[in-house]
Amino acid sequence: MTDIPDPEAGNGRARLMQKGQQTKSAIVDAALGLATQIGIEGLSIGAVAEVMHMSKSGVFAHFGSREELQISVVREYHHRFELEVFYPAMQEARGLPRLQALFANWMKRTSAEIDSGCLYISGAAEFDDRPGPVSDALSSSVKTWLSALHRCVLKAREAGHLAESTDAAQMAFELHGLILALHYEARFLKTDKSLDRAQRGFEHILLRYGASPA
Amino acid sequence: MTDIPDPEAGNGRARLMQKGQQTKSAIVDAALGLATQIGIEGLSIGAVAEVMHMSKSGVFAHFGSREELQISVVREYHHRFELEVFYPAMQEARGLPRLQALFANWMKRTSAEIDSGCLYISGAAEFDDRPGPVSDALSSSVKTWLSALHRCVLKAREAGHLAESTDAAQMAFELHGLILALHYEARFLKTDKSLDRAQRGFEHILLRYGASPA
DNA sequence: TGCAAAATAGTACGATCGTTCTATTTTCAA
DNA sequence: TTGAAAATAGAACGATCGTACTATTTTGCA
Repeated sequence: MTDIPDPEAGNGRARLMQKGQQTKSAIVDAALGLATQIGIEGLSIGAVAEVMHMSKSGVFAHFGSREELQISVVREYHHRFELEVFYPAMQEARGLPRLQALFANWMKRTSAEIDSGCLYISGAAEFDDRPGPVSDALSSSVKTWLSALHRCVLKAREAGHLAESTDAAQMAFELHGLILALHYEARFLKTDKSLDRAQRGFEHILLRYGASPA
Repeated sequence: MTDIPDPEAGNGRARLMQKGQQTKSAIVDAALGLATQIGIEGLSIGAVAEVMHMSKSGVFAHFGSREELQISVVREYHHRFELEVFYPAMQEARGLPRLQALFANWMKRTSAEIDSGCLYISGAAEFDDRPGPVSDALSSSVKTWLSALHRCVLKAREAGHLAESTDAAQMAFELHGLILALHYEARFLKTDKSLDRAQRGFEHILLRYGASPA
């Protein structure tokens, strides 16, 4: 995946991070933790400052605006998602194995987020009619991920692991639905066995699209 | 469905509504309109008052707290959902036709809400780790609806319209996922053709569970 | 080691929030 | 039509918010 430029990337990591950068990273860390609980919109500089044992203005100075802090949080989330879900799956053989790994990692992360909250899902609800830079950062991050998923389905079909008639976008849509239902029912409704439901839903979808054991 | 007690119900509708009740209804109406756009948590008494051309205290007096206003909004949403989705489907023949009507109405409402927002979805994200009376009202309303859906699947199986092996809860989970994906991709990502995707996903699920044309 | 620059703290401002209290107006039945 | 009750308004409260400005401390290279 990648996309979403990282302003800190490639600027001579040979030299250690300056103090300011270290603090900034720590702030983004803390802010991300808060944001997954109370939402990106709920993020307040005061709350972050308290967690960090810093003054409001000390935190503020690193970002220049609350909006910039929010965007940094979205970027950090994107980065972690990539690290946990995408890259590990790329180690698997192209085609069905990779698709299975992708979905398994996605499900695993979503389960872990039943306690902490998923920014891509809560953020969508918060920003779905509140346009602006934060909404843009969020939606472009999600789109990057979904199109990576879409590409993976395409490759699996090309590899002959899925039926030739497979509509990749349709299949990706149905997979997305399973994750959303898992998150909704497990996190909000506290329904147990949701993870099982998502897993079985995945198997049903594989069957429908004629998955052949790779 | 029903559940969720309506305090205003059955108290002699023969007599016309008093002025106060009329105003209260109008306030809830306006508040619901606001809540679907900016969220239940985002609801502020000041904003509602402005829409109503009333003073803050005038609005406040009807509810006694912001929380009570939020709960009234959830109840009103529940009521409308029932009216639009549930009751019309009950006119269809029990079994598969009713299930199809239920899902069709649900999809139709969700599509309409691509502009206005769905309280059950945005609310879940807002309250998924913020326990309290509002969260309780919301989740009990959602649970009422989902269990009505579940019952409908059961009946369809009993009627022989679905395979005997059908796991009703599993099927309901997958249907829920389609609606969530429809809402997410159409409303937040502005993906077109999402309605088609949901419709085709529904047909796929029917096939899997061995739907026989009723 | 010293000194400019970077990082952080402190304070204050205007806005908005939910809520309380008190006044005023409107409603509706006797 | 009158008068008590209901409905609404208005002003003020303490709290929290993002941000601007100024002062102080800390950092890290020359």
